[in-house]
This record gives sequence, structure tokens and C-alpha cells, in this order.
Amino acid sequence: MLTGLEEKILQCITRYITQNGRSPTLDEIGQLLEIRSKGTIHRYVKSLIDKGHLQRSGRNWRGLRLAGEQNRRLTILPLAGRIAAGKPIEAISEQYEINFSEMLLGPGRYVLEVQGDSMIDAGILDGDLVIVRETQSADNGDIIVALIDNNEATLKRLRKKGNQVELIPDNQSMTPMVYSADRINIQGVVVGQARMY
Amino acid sequence: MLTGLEEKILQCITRYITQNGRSPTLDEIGQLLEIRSKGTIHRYVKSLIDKGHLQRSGRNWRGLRLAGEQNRRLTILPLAGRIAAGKPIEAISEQYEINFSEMLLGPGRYVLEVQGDSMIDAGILDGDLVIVRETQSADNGDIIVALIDNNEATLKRLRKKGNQVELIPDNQSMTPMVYSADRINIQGVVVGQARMY
DNA sequence: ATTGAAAGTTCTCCTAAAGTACTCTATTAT
DNA sequence: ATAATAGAGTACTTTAGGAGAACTTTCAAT
Repeated sequence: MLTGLEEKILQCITRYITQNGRSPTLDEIGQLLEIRSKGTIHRYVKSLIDKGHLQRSGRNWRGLRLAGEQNRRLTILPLAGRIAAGKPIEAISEQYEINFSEMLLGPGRYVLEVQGDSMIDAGILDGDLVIVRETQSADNGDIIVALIDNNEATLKRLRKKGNQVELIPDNQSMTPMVYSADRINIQGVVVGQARMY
Repeated sequence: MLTGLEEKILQCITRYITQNGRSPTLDEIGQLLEIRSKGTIHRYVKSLIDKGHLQRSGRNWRGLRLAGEQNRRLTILPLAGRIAAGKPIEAISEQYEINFSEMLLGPGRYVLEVQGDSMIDAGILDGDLVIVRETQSADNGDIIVALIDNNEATLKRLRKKGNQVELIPDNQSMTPMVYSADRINIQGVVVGQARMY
């Protein structure tokens, strides 16, 4: 069981690591928590290590690590709230976090850079990255990487119709194409999309 | 676990190699990092080699190579190629990788969930996540989180016009709004966007 | 093949910053 | 009253990072 201060310090360290990618020094913890004495901080950090919530890697400075499962938090960002036009940011209660590792770290994931506007109405623009999960099967409505006649690859939304397969571009100016099922090879389904500015 | 300088040197070498196709000399690293003593550089390059992040190929000059990137793999995915409607996937030469950590792990990053369609033409849809870097300043054309009259928060594209600030929705059905600069508070700029299916 | 400049290696010395180990004190709940 | 919690502070040890001298190795120009 953690005492109040231990709890505060652990939260502080977790937050610092997710934001800065490395652990804080004792003094930095002290500054954030407005505690002047690093001896005090050290005492509680030590007890957190003893209790198994933290690890010290070697004797380096900034060598604190979260123990156990919390290592994966590297790809977690704080979800600060929702933003809508014309309203204040709606703060999300408590510390809700958004974890990108599900999207990124599963097996068989790879990234494709999208060329062209065929999925523009789905918010997938020219130059965007899509994260694809390798699979041979997909459901209606999934956005898939399809290989046509073992020749052309394309990114489209899937609709199966009996023995036929419809590949639907999310772009009003383009028309769906229908193929017999044996001409289409599903290579993967899109599980995520990202863009960097 | 890398120390601050080790991290800096590793980044410096990585950048140099990607830009110039060969590794830098110790002195060049020193110049880039403003460290006069190549003995110091050598010490840390050596420890990076010992830790498995770098390799030395033979004893040539400029013989450094990047090695085991396990640490960074968390946010790195293979970039398999480009995909365009109607064409085979254009394989990307060599093993190019896409690193999400720049976008995700910088200081002061947080995530907002977008509500509404005001940025739909920029490919930011209702429900998308935007990764925001906290800052008070932004450039024209940046997508920013703006606080209006310390009251309403909104996600818009920025255009400064002298003493006035224009907040432009990327949505044809909505009109830009103009404010005097002192009513607008920039809270951050959007550095990334992501969507999970 | 020789040679000299450039690059890499090894070493010592130094300082500032960070971590550790204490003691002393105050507050609070049982 | 006592134990647990929390804070301040002092003294000490260890580590990170930097400078630079002296040395060896590599490589290209002669």
C-alpha cells in the first residue's frame, strides 16, 4: 500500500517519463512537488523501489524505470480532452490516456504511404501513412489493401456480394469497381492512419 | 539506458549518416555538438558501441554503423512502400522505416480528440486524434489550438494579418473568423494526426 | 616505399550535478 | 504515548561531462 506522498511521487515520475522520455532527477521531482529536500524525495523513491513499483537501472542519473507492465507506457500520451469548434476544451475526467502501441505494435503491422485521393472522403489524403495489419480476410466496410489479378495493388473499402467483390473508393468523383472474388487478393486491412505535420 | 550525451551523440550520428551516407568523424561530431575534446566524444562513442547501439566496421575512418535499435523499435514500423490506386505497391528501396517517436515523444505533447467537422478538408475528421505540441507561437498556415477570449477553444488554421488574427476552418461550408490579436491565445500547434479503426 | 596530415585511441585531471545516508523536527492518526 | 508520515537540511559518494596531452593507425600524395 502506498502512502500519499509515494503515490504522488510515482504519478509524477510516470508523467515525467511519458512526457520527456526519461526519468526525472530527484531535484526535478522536488521542484514539481514543491519539496525542497531531495533527501526526502530519495527516501520515498527508495521505498517505491523496495515495493517494486520502480526500478533503478544501474546507478545512472535519470536511471529510474517503471517496473513491470508500465514499461509499455512509452507510446502513451495523455489525452487532455475533447476540442470542438466554439467550445472550451472539455477536460476529460481523471488522467485518461491514449495508447498508440495497440495500433503500432501488433504482429504483422507495416506502413504504407498513400498516393492519390481515392480515399479522401475517409480522411485519408495523398501522402498519409496507413498502418496495415497483414491478413487474408476482411469484413464488409473494412478499408483493405487489395491485389487485383496479382498485379495492381489498391487501397479501397471492401464490400462482398456473394461471389463478387466490390472495391469502393471513398471519393465521390470515382466509381466502385466490381470483380469476381477469385481476382481479388486481400493483403491486409487498415488499422490506423497517421499524418505528421 | 543512455545518458543525455550518449543520446545526443547517437542522434547526431544517425542524422549525419542519413544525410551524408557515411558516418561522421569524431571531430565532426564535436563540431556539431560544440564539444572541443575528441577524447570526450570517443569515450561516449565507445560506450555506445559497448552498449550495442553502434558498430565499428573494421578500423576504417568513418567506419561507424548503426546497430541494434531495439530500444527505438517501439515506435518504428517498416515502411513497406507506396500504394496508389491501380498500381502495384511501389516497393521502397532498402529498408526504410517510419519512426513515430518524433511525433509522439517530444516534450509537451498531448492528444486531443476532435469533435466536429471544421477541419474536414484537411483530413481531420470528427473523432480523430490530434497530437499537439504546447507552444505560444505558431506560423501562418499551422493548425493550432486557439483559445478565444480565454473562453472558447477551437482547432483552426492560423493566418496572422498585422494586428489581426484569422482563424480559418478547412471546411468549405464554414467561414473564417477574424479577431484582434489580443483576443486569441495560442495553446499549441498540431504536429500529428491519427485515427484508429 | 615514404611521409605527413587526419583520424582514432588511451590516458589523466577536473568540475558540476546527481544520488545516498544520515539526523532533527513537525504533524497526525491510533 | 507511540508509530507512521512528511519535510528540512547537512555531509558524503558517485557519475556525467568536458579539456587536453600523448600516442597509434589510416590513407592519400608524392
